[in-house]
Amino acid sequence: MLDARGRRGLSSGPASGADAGEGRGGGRWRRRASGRCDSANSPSSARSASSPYPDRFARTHTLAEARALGERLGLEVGAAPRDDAPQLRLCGRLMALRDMGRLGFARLQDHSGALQLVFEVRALGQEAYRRAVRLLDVGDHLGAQGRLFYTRKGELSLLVEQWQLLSKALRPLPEKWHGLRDRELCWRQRYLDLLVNPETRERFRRRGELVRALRAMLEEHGFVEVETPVLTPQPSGALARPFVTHHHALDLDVYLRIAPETWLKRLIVGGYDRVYEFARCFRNEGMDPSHLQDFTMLEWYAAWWNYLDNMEFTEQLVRHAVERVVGGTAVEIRGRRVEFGGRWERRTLRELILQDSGIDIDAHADAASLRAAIAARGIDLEQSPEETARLGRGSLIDRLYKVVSRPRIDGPLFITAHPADLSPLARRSDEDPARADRFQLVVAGWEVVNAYSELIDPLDQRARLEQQAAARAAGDAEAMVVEEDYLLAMEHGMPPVSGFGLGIDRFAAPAERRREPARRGLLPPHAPCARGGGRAPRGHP
RNA sequence: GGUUCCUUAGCUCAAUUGGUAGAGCGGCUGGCUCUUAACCAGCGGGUUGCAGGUUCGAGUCCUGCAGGAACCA
Repeated sequence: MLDARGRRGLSSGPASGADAGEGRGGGRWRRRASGRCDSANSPSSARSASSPYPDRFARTHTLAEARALGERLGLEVGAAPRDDAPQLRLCGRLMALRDMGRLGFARLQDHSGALQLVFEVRALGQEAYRRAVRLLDVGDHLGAQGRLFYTRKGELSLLVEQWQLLSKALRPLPEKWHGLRDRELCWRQRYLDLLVNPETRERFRRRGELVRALRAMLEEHGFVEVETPVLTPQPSGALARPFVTHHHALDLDVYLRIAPETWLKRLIVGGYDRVYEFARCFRNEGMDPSHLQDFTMLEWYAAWWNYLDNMEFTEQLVRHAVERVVGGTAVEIRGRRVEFGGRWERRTLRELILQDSGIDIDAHADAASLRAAIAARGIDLEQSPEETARLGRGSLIDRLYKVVSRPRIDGPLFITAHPADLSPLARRSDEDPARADRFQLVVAGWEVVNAYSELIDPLDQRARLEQQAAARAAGDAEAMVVEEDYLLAMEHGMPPVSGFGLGIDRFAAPAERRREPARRGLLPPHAPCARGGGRAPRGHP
């Protein structure tokens, strides 16, 4: 016997009532999940009807299809179902139930939509009617057979002639007025969020559509979808702290990938022209509205392209995806209107910082000089002076940009010419070796795309990874390590190539039209047991 | 990582200065043939996140822990 707490119908009524057996509720589904039921009312076989958890239901229409059919039939409002109207078999979850004594209304919901069911004594008979409204609860899955009609109030409904319980819910759905508001429960019990909050369903539907739109266009352009390792012997491809785990068979610590980059570039060495991967990546860093520990990154690599070719393609592809998902090019993101149509603006990092702070980074060849210029203008880098003192010139520029420029950008804006030492895998600019041939796409204050002409010179690559490894040894947990296996691949010859990375969860923000959508995935990670101690989290057994 | 705030019934929330833990919804019982958050009458429902402390007395004050939120990094 289950714990009575939280289980409907198990509340300890008067002792005499509980003892009254069949007459007062014993042996019913409502009281006992495994209760029996006769099949007189069931449109299905006696075998499956005898269980509150049957194995299937043969439906004739989804609820959206039933609604469309009903609208085509030209039924008269308030009239009883016509004898020649088709018998429909519908199923879904019961989301509302209103018993009027001899007439009852229920709302059935499925993936496609919702439809009202009407239970009526005239159609079912007194006994069957009573059984239906007594046995059924909001939250139950139900199959129903009957004909469509319009109620006197004008709502398209199915007049139920036969019905079958398809799955008994032992726990009630969230409160019907306010729904499920507790953010934690929305994440821990996402199924409830999806069930009662249509905007949550819409949000993840759009995300799926975005992925499909991107994939379709990449395939059209000759990109090949591949999968690369998630468990890797070394973290690589980004500046981030990894998750560590242990490989028992090899007795080796392995890392969950922080980016698929070097693996995809190995495939370019292997002769693929264009590859892409929707790569689940993991970064062991703090969670905030724009960072998830577990997120999906789309990366692609195109041989023979440089970053400028890539920028052209990115503009086309992102515009196309936005049009597909939101049906237009203007999108409101985090309270800002962003126009994806037309030609996107392109600015160098230097221009941007000069405009927003008056500082020309090119006039400051080292960190000390730049630091002095920042201090002279009284710019608050929003971090401790010790932290500021530790930053090299590249990191200082990055920090300055993040404070003075990035929050003000509506975008879509391409930013180019980043310091090379912030991009250890990017090609140096021919005009200025201190800069990388790189671009970022900023939308509503967030970087959503990072791309560059890839560094294909194995000697330069080795030097720059060694520089990173030194920073790592000096205590920078996000710095890269020397990835010999990748250098080995590169030493065999990598063609000119440009790569692209897009955080899907972040980019889905516009598609989802929400203010803080990047925060959580469909089934987000969370601590195993909330509200510590001996008690289970709310809503958990 | 830092600061502030939050955690009370299945859900959404109350509870005066530290003095008997409540309401609505959901559940249960009864009534009702056009409801849409149905309505009417009645009844159950609690280890106040966890562990300590102060006090005659703690949902309330203090300490620690866990989880969550906002802002900052």
